[in-house]
Amino acid sequence: MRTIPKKVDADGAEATLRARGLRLTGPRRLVLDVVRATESHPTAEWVHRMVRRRRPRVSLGTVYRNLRLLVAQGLVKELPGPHARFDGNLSEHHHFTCLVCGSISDVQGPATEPHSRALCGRVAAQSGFSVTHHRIEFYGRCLECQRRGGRRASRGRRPAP
Amino acid sequence: MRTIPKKVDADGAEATLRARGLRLTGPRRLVLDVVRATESHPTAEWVHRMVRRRRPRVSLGTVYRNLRLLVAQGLVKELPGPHARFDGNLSEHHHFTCLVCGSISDVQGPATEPHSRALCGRVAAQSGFSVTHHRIEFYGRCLECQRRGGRRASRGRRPAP
DNA sequence: ATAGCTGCAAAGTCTTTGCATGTGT
DNA sequence: ACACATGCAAAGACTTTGCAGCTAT
Repeated sequence: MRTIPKKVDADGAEATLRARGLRLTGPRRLVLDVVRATESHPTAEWVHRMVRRRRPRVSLGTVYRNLRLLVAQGLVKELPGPHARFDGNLSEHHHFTCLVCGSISDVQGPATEPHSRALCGRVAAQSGFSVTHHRIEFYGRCLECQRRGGRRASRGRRPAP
Repeated sequence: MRTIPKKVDADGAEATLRARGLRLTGPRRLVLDVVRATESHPTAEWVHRMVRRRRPRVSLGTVYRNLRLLVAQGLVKELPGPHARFDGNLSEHHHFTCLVCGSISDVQGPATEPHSRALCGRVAAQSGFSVTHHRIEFYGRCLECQRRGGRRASRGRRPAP
C-alpha cells in the first residue's frame, strides 16, 4: 500500500518550508505563485495588487513578510536597487535594465556562463576572498527605446512593471 | 601676461560644474572631498557626519542634494542596494560585498576587463539591446571573515562603513 | 496547547521638498 | 536683480513591527 498525498507539491516549495517548520498558507502560496508567474521583477506593491485579485483581504504587510520569508528560504530572489524587487526565476541569470523606460529583462546564463565563471575565479585568486556568487547588471537601451530614440531617464524610481 | 586663477581646480570638478551653471560651494566641495577620500562606499549619513566635522551647520538635506547633484554630473557614482551608497572612484571597477560583515571592497577593472567586455558583446548580440555599461557585484566572504569562520549575516542593512 | 500566520494600524527608516534666507555673478 | 545654494523642518515613499485573533499540528 502506498501513501497518497492529499495535495501535490509539484515544485517542492511546501516540502522546503515544512522542513523548517513553516507552512505554505493561502496568502503565502499566492505570493509565491505571483512572483513565479511573471518575468517583470515586480515590486512588493505590485505583488500585493495581484494577490488581492484573488484574496482582497491580504494586507501589504503580509505580502512583505512573505516575500522576505521566501527570500530567506531561497524560494525567491531579490534584486538590488533603491526599491525592493523580486524574482521567481532561480536559475543562473543576470539582468538588463533599460535606462530609458526602466524595464528589466532577464539575460539567461548560458550565454554568459563561461565568462562569468572565469571572472569569479580571477577575482577570488586576486583578492583571496571566497566568492560564493555574483550578479551582473547590464544597462543601456532596450529595442523599443532604441527605435523611439528617446533620451535617457533621470536617475530614480524605476517605473512599476 | 598670463591669467592667474585665484584657486587651483586640480581635478576639474569646479570647471565641470561651472560649465553647467553650477557652483562648487563650501558644503559641496566638502561632500565631494569626503566621498573621494574614502574607499568605504559611504552612506549619505556617514558623509554627513564627516562633513560636519568641518562644518557643523551643514544639514543632511544639503548632503543629499549635493550627492544627487554630483551623481547627476558624473563626479560621483552611486551603488545599488537598499540604501544609497556612494563612490568617488570613477575608474572602471566592480565590487565585492562580504556577506558576513557587510564590507564592500573594490575589484579593480584590469583583472576583469577582457572578460566583462566579451560579456557585454555577447549580451548585446543576443538581445539586440544597446549595452552602454554594466556592473558586477561579487558576494562571498572577505579574508577576515573567512578566518573568523562566522556565519553569514541575515539579509538586510549593511553595517555602516 | 503550541507555534506559525494574518489583518490592521502604528511606527520606522531613509530620502526628498518647500520656504525663507543667503551668496556669487 | 537673478539664479543657484543652504538650513530647517515638514512631508513622502517604502518597509517593518506590535498586537490580538485565527489556524493547523
